[in-house]
Amino acid sequence: MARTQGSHSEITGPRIRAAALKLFAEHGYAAVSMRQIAREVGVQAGALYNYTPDKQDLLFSLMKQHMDELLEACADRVKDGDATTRLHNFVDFHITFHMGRADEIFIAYMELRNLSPENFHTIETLRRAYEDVLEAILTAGLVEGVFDVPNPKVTTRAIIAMLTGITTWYRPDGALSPPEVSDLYWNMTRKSVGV
Amino acid sequence: MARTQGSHSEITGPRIRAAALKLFAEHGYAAVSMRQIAREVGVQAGALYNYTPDKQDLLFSLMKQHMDELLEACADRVKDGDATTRLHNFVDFHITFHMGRADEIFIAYMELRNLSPENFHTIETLRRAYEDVLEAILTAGLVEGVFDVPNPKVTTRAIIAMLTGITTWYRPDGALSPPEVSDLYWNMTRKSVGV
DNA sequence: GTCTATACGTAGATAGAC
DNA sequence: GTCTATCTACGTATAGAC
Repeated sequence: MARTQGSHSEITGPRIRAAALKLFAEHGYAAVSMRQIAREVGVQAGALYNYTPDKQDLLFSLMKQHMDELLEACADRVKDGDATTRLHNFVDFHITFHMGRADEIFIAYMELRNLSPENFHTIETLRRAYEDVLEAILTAGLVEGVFDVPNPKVTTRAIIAMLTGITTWYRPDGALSPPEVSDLYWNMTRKSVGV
Repeated sequence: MARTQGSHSEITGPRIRAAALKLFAEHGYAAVSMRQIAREVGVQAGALYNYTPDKQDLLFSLMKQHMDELLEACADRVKDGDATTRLHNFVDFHITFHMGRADEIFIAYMELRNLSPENFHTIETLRRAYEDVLEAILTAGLVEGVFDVPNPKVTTRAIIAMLTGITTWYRPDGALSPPEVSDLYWNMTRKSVGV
């Protein structure tokens, strides 16, 4: 029988975050109650407040962590090589990183409007920093004379939207393997910038 | 003084739909209450139920109408010409149509998970029909030998995701005019399919 | 067709026992 | 650190007066 009293976790904090992540991605932040999250974890609703000041902060900290990890992992991946190599690495990075984090991506793109104004500003700044990574690569390619990109800002958004769209249909047990997906999208990206 | 009693509208129905559209797009279906919608319209919450059986049906009918209009307008626009012409027309149609309907698009893409299973199935079928229009154009271009598209299904999704992403940044008072945006995206699309 | 009033459930969050 | 109990507010939806 499960205990109904007392501390049963050094790991309740992470389990709350995992449950919130899953439920927010599945039903949306506004549609998920603190009681649902508590039930998923196996505690009472009041216990959640030992780990988060409120529901809003739970959402924000999930998004913040995701963006921080995204930016850090990305920077490592695209710092070396010529513009074409860096663009290829960016595309492959974006796809690979996002495939393993479907829930995080979904929340990051769908729940922006449920952030408080201050929290929105923080996340938006990080999102722009990520866009800037790609824009810098496109601009570098222009300088090198290897890309044909009339408007790097718009092209940046177009490429990221195209790549992120993968999350709406990709399934691990689907017909295409991750390398196949990466290859297909790299070829589209490559051609669209004139390489 | 505004009347507080009696019928003040042959047009309350459309106003309710307009208010719901705006509020759902702004805050999300789950975060918007019937009371908020009523306040926006200037009636009491109970009065809404003269026009919709429930909140779910309000969401569904907005999405259904949008998809019906999308499919009808699209069909007219891409039926004639060679594959390249039809692709160009599709891209321009998608961009132009979506620019004037930011709220509808937002809801159509964000609120799928808040539909009941039956309603979801209906909308999903319409969404696939729209994808099929583009996929048929890509396949026609392959047959004509003018497109280089290894995987028409994936390319279809990639192009639609790229085009739809415009709605996240385009503003009527921004730096780019609709024709400029259309031109930029047409060139990316064109190159990505090898034309 | 809209109002007021309300039924009934659940929301986020807190207090105090253990 | 978790529980139970609870506060207060608000949710959807309905009933019946006008």
